[in-house]
Amino acid sequence: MLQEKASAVIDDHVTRIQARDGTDSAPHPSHLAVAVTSNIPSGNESDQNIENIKVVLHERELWKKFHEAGTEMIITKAGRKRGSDLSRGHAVVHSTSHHVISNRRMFPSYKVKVTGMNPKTKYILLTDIVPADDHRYKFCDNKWMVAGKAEPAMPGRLYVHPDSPATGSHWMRQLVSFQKLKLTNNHLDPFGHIILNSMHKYQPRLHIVKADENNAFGSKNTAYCTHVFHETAFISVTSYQNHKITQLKIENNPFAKGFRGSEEGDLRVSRLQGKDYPVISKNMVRQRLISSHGHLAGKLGTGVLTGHPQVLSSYQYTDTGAPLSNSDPQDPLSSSFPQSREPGLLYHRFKHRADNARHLELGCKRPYLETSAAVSEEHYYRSAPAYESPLLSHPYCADAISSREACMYGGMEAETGSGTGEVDELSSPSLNCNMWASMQPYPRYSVQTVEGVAYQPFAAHFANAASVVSPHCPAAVAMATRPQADLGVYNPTTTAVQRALPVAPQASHSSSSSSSSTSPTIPGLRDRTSHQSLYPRKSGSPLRPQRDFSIYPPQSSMSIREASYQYQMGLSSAGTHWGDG
DNA sequence: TCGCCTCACACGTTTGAACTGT
DNA sequence: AACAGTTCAAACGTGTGAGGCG
Repeated sequence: MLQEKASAVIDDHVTRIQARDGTDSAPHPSHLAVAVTSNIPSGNESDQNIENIKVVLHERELWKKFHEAGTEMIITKAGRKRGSDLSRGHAVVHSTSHHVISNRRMFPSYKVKVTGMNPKTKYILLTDIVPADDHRYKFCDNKWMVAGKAEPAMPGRLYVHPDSPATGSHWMRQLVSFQKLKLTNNHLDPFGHIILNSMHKYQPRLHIVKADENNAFGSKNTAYCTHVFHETAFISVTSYQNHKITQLKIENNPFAKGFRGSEEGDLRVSRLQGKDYPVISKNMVRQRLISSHGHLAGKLGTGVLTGHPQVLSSYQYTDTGAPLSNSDPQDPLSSSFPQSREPGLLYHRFKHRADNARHLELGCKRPYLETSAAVSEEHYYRSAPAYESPLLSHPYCADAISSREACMYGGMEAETGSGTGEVDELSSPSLNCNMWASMQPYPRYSVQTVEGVAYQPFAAHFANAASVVSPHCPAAVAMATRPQADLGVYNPTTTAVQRALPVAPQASHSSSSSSSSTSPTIPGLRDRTSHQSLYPRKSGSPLRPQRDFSIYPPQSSMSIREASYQYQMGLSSAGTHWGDG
C-alpha cells in the first residue's frame, strides 16, 4: 500500500519534473545553494519551505585550493589492527569499531552551514558520493588523464548524519559536519564506509530531507533537496599522486602535522630511515621531476593536454539530459584536466585527449633521479610551474557504462549477489552502520545533469537501497532501504525520475559552488519518524561546535526489512554563487 | 618493468576517563 | 556533593616507504 503510494508520488513528481526540464536548469544566481523547487506543495507550507534552505560549504576556500590542484582522497582497506600502538606497548583493547582502523576520512572534511530551515521541522541530512563520470584516471605528466572506462560502481552508500532526524534549529545552530565519513576501496566493507574505486572521480552530495511528522513517508508534502559543491569533487587514490595535494594535506590537516615543514619533514624521514641527514622522499622528488617535466610537456602539448579556454563557462545539456561541460576558462582545473565536453563538442573528445596523451607518457611517473634531490623544497615551490588543476567535472555518460553491478545493502552485499539486493536484505538483518543504500547500476538510469557533474541520481540510492541501519536516523535509513522491486525503479517512469535528478553544480566554476534540487515528497518518513522512541534522540540537544557524527557505533539491530522504505528524489537545480561563511 | 595496491610504521591530534581543585 | 578544570593514556588519523601483485 505504502509502496504503491510512493510509486504514485514518484510518477507524479516525475511528470512535473519532466515538464520542467530544460527550463530550470539554468544556474541560480544566488551566492548560496538555493534549493530550486520542482514540486513544492503550495499554500500549505511555511515560509521555510525546503527550497528556501540554503547551504554553505564550510572552508570553501580550502576546498577550492584542493580543487584547483585536483583533489585526491585516500582510500584504503580496513580491518587491520594498529601495529604502531602495539609496538609502543599500548594496551590495545579492540572494540568492534576499533578493528577498523585503516579507512580514511575525507580531508578537507565535508562541513556545511545550513540556514533557511524551519526551526521546528525535522530534517534528515545525509550525504553520498557518486561517480562524477564514467572514466578511470591516471596521473600522468603531472595531470590527471583519462585512462579508460570506469570500473563497475561500488555499492552506493549513504552517510546519514547521526543527528538525523533533528529539527531545523538543531541543524542551523552550528556547522553540520560529516567529518567522520570514511572511504574505502574494500568492496566487501562491512562497516558501512563509502566504497569507492581507486583512480575514479567522485562527487559528494548533500541531501536534506524533510522528516517531520506532517511531511512523512507517503505524504506528498514531504520534500527534500540536494546540494552539490563542485569543489568537493575528488579522485580517489590509494596513494597520493600529486605532490601538491600531499603538501596541502600536510599543511592543513592537523593529523599530518608530523610531516609539516620541508626541512623538518625531510629530517623526519631521515630519522625514520636511521639517517642523520635530510632525505628527500622519492615521491617528493618524483613529483618535482614530474612537475618540471610536466611544465615542459605541457608547453609541448599545448592544445592537447592543457587548457582549452574556449570551454564553456556554464553547463549545458543535451536534450537527453546529458551534461556538456562545466569548465570555466578561469578555473585552473579546466586547463589540465581532460575535458569531456566543450560547448558544442561531443563527449568523445575526452577519449581523443587520452589518446593524445600517450604521446606524452614519457613524463608519467618516472622513477626519480637522485640528482633531483638536490632541489630544495623552497626552490621547488618557487620554480615549479603553477599547478594546473587537473580535476574537472566530467559529465557522466550513462550510456558508456554497461555493466555496473547492482548492490545489496551496504557493506555486506558486494559479492554476495547483484541485482535487486532484496535477497540480501532479507538475509541480513542488521548492518553495523548508520548509512547506506545501494547504488543502482548506471545503465538502469538516464542521468540528467543539471549543472555539469553527472552522477548517480540520489533517487537511485534510495530506490535501490537494500538496507540501511541507522540507530540515529531510522527515517533516513528507511528512505534508503526500500527494495527497488517495490519501487519499480527499473521501469520507464523511474528512469524519468532519474533524468530529473540532481546533478552537479554550477554554471560557472568561478561563480558557483553548488547546485541543489528539491523534491516534494519522500515517502516513508512518517513511519520512521513516528517511531523515534525506538531510537532515543535529543533532537534539540545542543551540539558541540563542529560536532562529529560518527558512522559508528554498530548498534542497531533493526531489521533491514523494517527499514525498508522508499524514497523519492526530485530534481531541480540552482547554480550557486557562494559567499564565504 | 611498471603502475597500483597493501601493509606496517612513527608521529601528532583527539578523546574521554580519572584525577584534582573549588 | 556537585561542578569545573586539568592531566594523561588510549584511540584515532595521517603520510610514508617497502614490498607484493598482476
